[in-house]
Amino acid sequence: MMKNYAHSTRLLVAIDCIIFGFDGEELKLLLIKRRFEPEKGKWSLMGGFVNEEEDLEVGAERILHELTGLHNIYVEQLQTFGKVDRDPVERTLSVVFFALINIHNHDEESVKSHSACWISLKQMPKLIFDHEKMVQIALERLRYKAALHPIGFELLPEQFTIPQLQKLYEAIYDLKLDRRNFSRKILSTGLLLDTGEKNANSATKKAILYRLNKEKYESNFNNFWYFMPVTT
Amino acid sequence: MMKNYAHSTRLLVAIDCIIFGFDGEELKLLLIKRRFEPEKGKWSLMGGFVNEEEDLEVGAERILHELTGLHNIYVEQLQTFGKVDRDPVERTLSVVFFALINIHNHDEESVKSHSACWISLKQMPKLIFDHEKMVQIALERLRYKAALHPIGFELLPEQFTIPQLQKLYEAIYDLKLDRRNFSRKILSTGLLLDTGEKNANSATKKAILYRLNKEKYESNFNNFWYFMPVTT
DNA sequence: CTAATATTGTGTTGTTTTGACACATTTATG
DNA sequence: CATAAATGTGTCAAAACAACACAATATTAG
Repeated sequence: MMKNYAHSTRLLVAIDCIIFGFDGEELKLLLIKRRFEPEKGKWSLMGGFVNEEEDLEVGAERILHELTGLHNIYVEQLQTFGKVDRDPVERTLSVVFFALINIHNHDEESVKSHSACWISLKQMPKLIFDHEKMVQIALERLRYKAALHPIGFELLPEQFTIPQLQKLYEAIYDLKLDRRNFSRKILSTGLLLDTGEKNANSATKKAILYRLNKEKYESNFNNFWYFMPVTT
Repeated sequence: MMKNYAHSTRLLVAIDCIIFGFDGEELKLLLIKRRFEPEKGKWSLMGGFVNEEEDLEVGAERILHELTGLHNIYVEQLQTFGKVDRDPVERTLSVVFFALINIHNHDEESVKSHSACWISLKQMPKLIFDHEKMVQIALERLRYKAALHPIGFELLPEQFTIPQLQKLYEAIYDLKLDRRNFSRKILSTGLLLDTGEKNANSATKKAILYRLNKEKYESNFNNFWYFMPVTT
């Protein structure tokens, strides 16, 4: 048995971030064009190495802020990818986080300066290394969580309508939902507060604008809600 | 921006394993007495460093096998703990896995030789570093998953009775369930196959022994089942 | 000004699922 | 053979759900 840590191998550790956004129609990812070798110029997740004196969550925050200009966004650790040969240069672990942001909130300048783009999940290009696998697992996690917890609101503006929320869920799960049943289910959670206002940008009947009941959202976040129809 | 990896810090990376077992009454953890400094002699999770040419999952398997003598057990990556000061000797990341095993299957010799012990969750001693936090999060994950997926069977013998399964769920969630409703719910999943045999070690009416419908278990594992009563 | 069209809000209905509860059966024990 | 403890199964009312219909609102075309 080892007596101290002297003989153990030290490894490179990266942080990669999967950033989801929703434009009202489609679920999108914020991807960058990699700017150093190897795989320079290829599509990639935003990432960076863990700093010596920095907690993992802080590192994720730093990387997310660097690209989006945002603070205090929804971030969750996904999992760590550690296949020996996942990076051809040198073995590198990647601690992967996924974030949900309001697609209209990001800082255009930072995004431009990183040659980053919002790309629809359905038109995702080839990504470097194992980043596609990361995205796949993140999507599974998003689908999993959004079915049980009111996580979807993180992708919407402060004020939103029920039809918008429904479109979001339909985008996440790539299916159609019954308008009436969805509305009933969402309203029954008590998570929506009527703002009294209506959605101005509508060519037909203007939908009621709601905002999140933050108190209830936070105190009941870890409860199970059943937002999606159960398919057994 | 960095052009290669040369200037980035390399970190020590450990793997720690949370091993759950069930003795028919209580949920237990397999813990070891640490055999090197720092914190020598203190209670700890089983762990080790990641080998240079070893995938993370393989490392977890290796560590689990070293302690229990078992292969092919249920293992899942929990998350990575990376607080800068979590290890006083040197910054060490820990990729944490949790495992579910049949408590009667482990190799007594290996367990003894590691000064390991099955300890009830309710009598858990102080653990080194952030291992208590890891256990707490693993328990949350277990509770989460077991409410939605038929993960509990991993903790039981090949053949089991419905009352045994119920006791397991009651131990996981630390609550009492209605016998009749539980039975109805479990049987309605179609996951249980009647073996035709009955439980011999019973002082009263002998319960029917079931075994898992492996086919259905595997093909439907990622479906949602709702094993636990919903408390909103 | 009105009809047509698109979208939103709300109600109904029959079926299924759930939670609370009761009773009969099995088996070791005295 | 009566008792005690545990197991298997049944009932019933309330709640939740999926499927569906209709009325209200707003824009646009004529």
